[in-house]
Amino acid sequence: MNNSCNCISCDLKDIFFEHLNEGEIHKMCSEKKEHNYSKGDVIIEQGEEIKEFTYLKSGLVKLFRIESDGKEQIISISKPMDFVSLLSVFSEKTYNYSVTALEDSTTCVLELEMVRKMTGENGIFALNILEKMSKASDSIIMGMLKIRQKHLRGRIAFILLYFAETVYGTNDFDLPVSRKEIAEYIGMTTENVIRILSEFRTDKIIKIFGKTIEIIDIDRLKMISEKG
Amino acid sequence: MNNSCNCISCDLKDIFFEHLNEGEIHKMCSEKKEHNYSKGDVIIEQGEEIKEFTYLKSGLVKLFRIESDGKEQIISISKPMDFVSLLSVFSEKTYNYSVTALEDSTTCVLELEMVRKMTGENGIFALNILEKMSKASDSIIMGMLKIRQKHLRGRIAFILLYFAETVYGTNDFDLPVSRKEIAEYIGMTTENVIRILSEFRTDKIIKIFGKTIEIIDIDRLKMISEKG
DNA sequence: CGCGGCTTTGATGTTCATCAAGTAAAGTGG
DNA sequence: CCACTTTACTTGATGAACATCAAAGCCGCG
Repeated sequence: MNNSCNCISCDLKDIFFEHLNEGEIHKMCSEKKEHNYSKGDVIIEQGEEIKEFTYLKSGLVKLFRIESDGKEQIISISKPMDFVSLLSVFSEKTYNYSVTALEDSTTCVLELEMVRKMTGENGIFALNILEKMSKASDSIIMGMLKIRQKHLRGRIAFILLYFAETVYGTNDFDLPVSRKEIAEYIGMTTENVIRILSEFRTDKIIKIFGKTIEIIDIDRLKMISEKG
Repeated sequence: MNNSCNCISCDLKDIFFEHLNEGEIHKMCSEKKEHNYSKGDVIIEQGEEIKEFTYLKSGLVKLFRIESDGKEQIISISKPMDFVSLLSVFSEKTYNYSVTALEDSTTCVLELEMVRKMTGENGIFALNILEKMSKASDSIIMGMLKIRQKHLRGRIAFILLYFAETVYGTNDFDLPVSRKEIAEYIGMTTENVIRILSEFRTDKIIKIFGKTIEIIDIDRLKMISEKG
């Protein structure tokens, strides 16, 4: 937790809170709270009351639901800029999903009441929040549609490319999730995630060293993601 | 098209535009346009520039995408209160989905510029829009998650219950969609939609007369929707 | 009345989940 | 730090769920 006024230099300020005047920035700064989480920590728990507005400053998180049968379904794997606790925040009293840290993460938290107040008082701020929210839910929905129409090989290719291109920006990275979590994200079984990763390895599309993945033939992976 | 100022008595006024003052209502009223669509008409076309803010006053519509392979995927089947052209409206320049009328429908349209302006000027209005948007995308996402985890029988049961309980409020209704559209909505093939409907008929769960469906054993249907 | 789209059913094969069984890795308590 | 337990990972075999292909009847519409 850290309350010093470092918002001026925060990377996210321009994106989430542009067009605030000095006074507003100062107010936000004095009231905001930063939280640090370690890999695996729970950031938001399904069922919890929504009292705060949370956005991700650094790290990587997963959004997921525990369904009535006890199974997890991952809604989204989000990095800074993608995730703000937007889903439900303005429409529900309690969270209907959980958020945990996949990597060490830092969130910045504001009282929801204060955000509502600022939304009411500052029109440009309001439009900004609308835009972020629109973007966040759009990308979740489009992502789910894309995944749904693919076969298993295509889904695995898709998620590998997601990590390589969108999350890490390199073809050589450590998976931040277990095979089981991949399965929960793209709607298949753990065994088949493993099987298809192995297939990709024997086909010399990727190399696997435990959690470490190296993409060798990215063009083929892209083709599988498109066609499959 | 109809420009007389009947907004005062519009059912949707309280929901979408509560807390407007006289002047604002009058302004909205003089600038809004109503459009009537017949079953099958295109309301919004994928790729089209987003210049307006559209909400559904009466009727039933489907939101869908045409994917690169030419196949349709239905994102949502929405009734008044559920649908406002919210997805993307505040974040994209063009629509990345289409909307067509499943039943005769009436929309009410405002210039997007005007809505943005009002959002900036009237804080409560802004919060209201945020709430609607949050609700709309939430229910789409949760719906997709629910459908994804079900087997085909469960999906068919789910959508039949959706029409019976949420859309029409009766166990005896006309399907507003073809078997093919059901398939596109819940991610399966047309043949299997038909097959499972037939199964439900032989199991005496529903009666089928072409597009007309009568649910006989709603408890069993609910059980299938839950378990399947 | 004939054409194209929607619907229906059956036969077939593929894709995928489930079950089983074993290895590796990682956390836990003495 | 080591034995122990648990959790994650891996592979194979089997059957169920589902898509695809094929063929025919039906209905609305020009």
